Amino acid sequence: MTQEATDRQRRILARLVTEYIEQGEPVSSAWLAEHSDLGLSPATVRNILARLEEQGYVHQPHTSAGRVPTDSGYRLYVDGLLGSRKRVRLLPDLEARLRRAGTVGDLMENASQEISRASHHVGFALAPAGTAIRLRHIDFVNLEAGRVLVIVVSTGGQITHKVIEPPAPCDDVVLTQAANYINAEFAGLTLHEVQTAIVGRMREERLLYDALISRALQLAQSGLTEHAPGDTLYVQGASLLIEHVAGGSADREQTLQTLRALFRMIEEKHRLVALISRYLEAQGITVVIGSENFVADLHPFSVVASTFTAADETGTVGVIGPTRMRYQKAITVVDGVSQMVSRVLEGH
Amino acid sequence: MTQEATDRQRRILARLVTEYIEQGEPVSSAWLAEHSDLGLSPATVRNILARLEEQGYVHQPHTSAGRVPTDSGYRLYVDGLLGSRKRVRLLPDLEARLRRAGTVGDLMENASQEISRASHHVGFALAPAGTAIRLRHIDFVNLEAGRVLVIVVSTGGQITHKVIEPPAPCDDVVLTQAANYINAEFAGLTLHEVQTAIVGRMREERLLYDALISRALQLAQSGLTEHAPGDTLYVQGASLLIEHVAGGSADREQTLQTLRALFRMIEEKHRLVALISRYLEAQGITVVIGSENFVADLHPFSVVASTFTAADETGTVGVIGPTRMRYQKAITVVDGVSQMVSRVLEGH
DNA sequence: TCTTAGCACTCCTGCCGATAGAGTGCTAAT
DNA sequence: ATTAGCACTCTATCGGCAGGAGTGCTAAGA
Repeated sequence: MTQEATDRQRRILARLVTEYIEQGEPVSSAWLAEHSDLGLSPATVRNILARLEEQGYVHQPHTSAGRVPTDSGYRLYVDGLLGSRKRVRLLPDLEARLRRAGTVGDLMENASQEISRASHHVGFALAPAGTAIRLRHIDFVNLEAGRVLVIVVSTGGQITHKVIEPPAPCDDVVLTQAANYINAEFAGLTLHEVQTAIVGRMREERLLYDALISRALQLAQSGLTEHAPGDTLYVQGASLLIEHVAGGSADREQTLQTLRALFRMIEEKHRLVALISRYLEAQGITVVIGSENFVADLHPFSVVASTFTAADETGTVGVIGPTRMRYQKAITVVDGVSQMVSRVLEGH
Repeated sequence: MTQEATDRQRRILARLVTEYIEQGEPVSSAWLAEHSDLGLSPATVRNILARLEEQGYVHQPHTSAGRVPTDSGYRLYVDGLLGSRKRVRLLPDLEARLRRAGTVGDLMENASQEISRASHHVGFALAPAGTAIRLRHIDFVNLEAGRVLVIVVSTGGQITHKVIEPPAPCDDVVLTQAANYINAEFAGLTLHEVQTAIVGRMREERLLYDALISRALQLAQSGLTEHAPGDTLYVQGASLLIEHVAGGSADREQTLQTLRALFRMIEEKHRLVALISRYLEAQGITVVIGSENFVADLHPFSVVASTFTAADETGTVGVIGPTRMRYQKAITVVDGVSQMVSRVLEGH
């Protein structure tokens, strides 16, 4: 930890990590000597491994076993990956699939599904806080008992709706005219901008003499607040973790407890949301490894997350997997999906 | 199977089943002799058990183990329960909690959660199918690239939407007029009725000369197909199954495979929906035990489901648990929640 | 000083056999 | 028809033992 890791140490560690990720079993000095292209003997590798162990990067389950990376070991490895990150190639068919989503919710669901499929772990997606949508079209529909249905279509083609209860009932003609007014005046702005614009207009007293405009502004005002699909978390692929975690540990009781903790967490989404929200502050890709997680239940797992922005708001997509996950792949996938989601939301 | 089970056999079996459900371990003749109030010796009980085994109701894991119920054994036991079902006591606080739900979706989510909490297994709820929805209002909104958003509002205030791709692009005026036409002509009919009416009108050749009407009919036709909001399934409590299944089987690999199959099923909800829809045909409570399930992945599990009706539509709530579940409790809970959901839906 | 061959050591894993215990099926007596 | 007694079978557990994997250390070589 304290000492600096030499280049050779890093290379050995990287090889060890990739192999352990692949096979899931402790890696021996002999294997490393053979497969690292440094031309070293097992004995030398053993010396290096002893050093790495002193520094806390690797660990051996018992005296006569090979080495396994510690969380710090993964950290060093992942930092190396992040430093030399290659440009992500965006898959056109994936983009088409995402673009087919009807609502922001669908989009998030597809994104998390996609991440899960590609990474073979748990994918998640958290929509932008809610104002990250540009208004294409608003629509008011009369329901019974004076209630009004507000439908908002975004430039990306996503739909949200909400039922409001205006102070006084409106007839259909008024609603149509109000919608036309709002559409003509505010289309193309983000919901947040629309709201501030509305507040601004409401201040202009002369406009309030026009009953229609006043009505329209009122309706839009109450219709646009809390138009947030943002606090719903979309999680996909939990079943995939079962076999993966199973392969890792030999202790059955431990395994099941771990699994249960994770599934519980996935079910009580608000806990997970609170956790994931922390990643929103970071720009770009965040990798949290094992015990770096704030929540103890997640200590056996790693999280790779990426924020994306759309209309000045940020959301998150990512993957949760065992610490022994393919970070390279995960980072690529999460980064790619994140960028695509952003583009789809922006409406190109 | 072929022979009729005597009353004494049934009582022994019932005792055996309840004990096995409670403890999860094979039940011995000695235990049954002591705890069944028939005043029999272990030897006699052994004879009875031998008979039950011939008939396929119980099974012994190995020569010197106690007996375990088979699926047929559970079946006989459960049929006994269903025959003498007692009136369910409705809990007022539960009803209040359910009534707090804002939408049908929320209600279903609460119901499944409630079932899961009370039964300690997986709770599910399937909203009424929605084919009986009546059209209040239809709306067409132009999206980019010639695609059109169709929004359908039901008389109950429920909203569904769908994106279609008409053969030729339509401008906003056409869409508005088309919507007005459909609304004027068909409001108040069920979606199904609307569709047949449309087909009827399309046959009347003179109408086809009117380009607008023809357009409107086309749009509505493609917009209304597959407009079923009822196919979302709400599932809660999957994490609870982990420890339960774990306790049952000793074979770790088997256990994990079983779990994985179930979780996968829960994630691919459409499969589960297809399965659960079959219960809709049955009135009241359905109990499906182990291998009675049509889908092999569910063979290690039992399902207790109850249909409920509201406004002539039927939905389902239920629980999925190991075959070794507390049927008595499950039946009571499912029945109770089912009735409450019905009342809440009707009461609105 | 760094590397490496050789070797002793540690620890895991799988296997064998013996033992204790649980629960049954059968038989003969009531 | 019931039941006490008994032999039998199968499981679960434990200790010991051999095989193997991989290491740490030491001493020799570059």
